[in-house]
Amino acid sequence: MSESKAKILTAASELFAETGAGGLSVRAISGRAGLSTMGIYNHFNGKQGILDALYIEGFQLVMRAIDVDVDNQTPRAAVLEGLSNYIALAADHRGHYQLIFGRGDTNYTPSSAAIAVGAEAFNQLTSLVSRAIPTHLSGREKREAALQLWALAHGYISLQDHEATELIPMTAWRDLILNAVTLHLDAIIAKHAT
Amino acid sequence: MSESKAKILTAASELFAETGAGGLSVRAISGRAGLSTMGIYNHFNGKQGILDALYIEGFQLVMRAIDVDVDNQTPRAAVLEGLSNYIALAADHRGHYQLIFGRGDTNYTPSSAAIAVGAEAFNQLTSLVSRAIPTHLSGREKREAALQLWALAHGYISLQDHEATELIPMTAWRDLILNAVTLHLDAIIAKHAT
DNA sequence: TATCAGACCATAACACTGTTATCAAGTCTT
DNA sequence: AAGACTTGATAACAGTGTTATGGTCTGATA
Repeated sequence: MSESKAKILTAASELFAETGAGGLSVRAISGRAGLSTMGIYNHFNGKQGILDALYIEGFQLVMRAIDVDVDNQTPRAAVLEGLSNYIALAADHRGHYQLIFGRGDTNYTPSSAAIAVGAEAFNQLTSLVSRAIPTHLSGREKREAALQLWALAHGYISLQDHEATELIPMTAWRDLILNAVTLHLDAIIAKHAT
Repeated sequence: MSESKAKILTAASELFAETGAGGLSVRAISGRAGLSTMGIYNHFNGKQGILDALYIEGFQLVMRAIDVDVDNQTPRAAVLEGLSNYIALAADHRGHYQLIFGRGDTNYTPSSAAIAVGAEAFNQLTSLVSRAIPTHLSGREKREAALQLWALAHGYISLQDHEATELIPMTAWRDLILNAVTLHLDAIIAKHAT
């Protein structure tokens, strides 16, 4: 990676963290990187390439968050720790989280390479959840269980920063989410334990 | 409401349904309505006003979807019917659904009047869910239960049209969501029944 | 060594976007 | 009748992503 390319990437990351995806313009990025606008097109595929890089970065953060220790604790505890990390990630990297879930830039659709990283993250989540549910279940059922927990956590995070719920007194969102996830995970386990 | 204002609104709604929020430009709307660009600013508050109108329309659709018959069926069945309608709404009005959840236009934040409609919809959902859980619970607990079900349904819908999960073989999303919601609702009921 | 291909960079322009300034009619009230 | 307000259009401004074009500089090849 050339020096200019690295400069562009750090400039884009900084701007992204400061202003969110809304403040990301090719002129702002190239200006901060000390290049002309064309630098974005020489080193990346225009704005598409910049957003793809940040999108991939976002899902890599997800994978890192749910990469928990599965040997020194129960599978159930491991799943809860992973989801707890996931919630923390969404709060600490709001820009990335919004980007990988379609908020961010309206006219952006991730490239197939970027999508593949997203699918990889989901597969990793599935394998984590698989450890906590009975082993005799099929792959489809394990994927469905993983999807349920993911949907619950993501739904909460999505509602959390929605304008309509900010009016409503809700303290300690983090605990709320973890309680709901725990309740649901135990329901899944109980359902298949019979 | 003047004739021109109505023309603008229908033009905006049609364009919105056809192209989504991305294709909504003030020139495209005014052109279809047979007016100049300034018509949007004379009759609405610019693009902000257009999006506010559609945002409010979206939450009114939500309220209509969860306004189910609560007298001729069990509370549990009523809640499930409401959520089933909610899922159908998200599929039938993708544009509206994306708009009220922050996808749509990046540089749009709903006005306080629009947000109030969203909060009203959430309150309505809360009162519906309240019927299905024990009556001795506090208002806070009822809101939390409603939030859990809403988060689960919305999370599923959000994941459903995510690029990464479209690669994954998942048939009959609607049934998947309803199964998960039913599982969770029963878990909530069981938790407080002791 | 000379030449040619390709990478890198900048200036300028194009086609969009939302918004504002300005002005011309029409309408309604005082 | 006159002034205020609404409704209309034309034009411009600042911003966006993208493309065309040309210049330099490096490195490989004949």
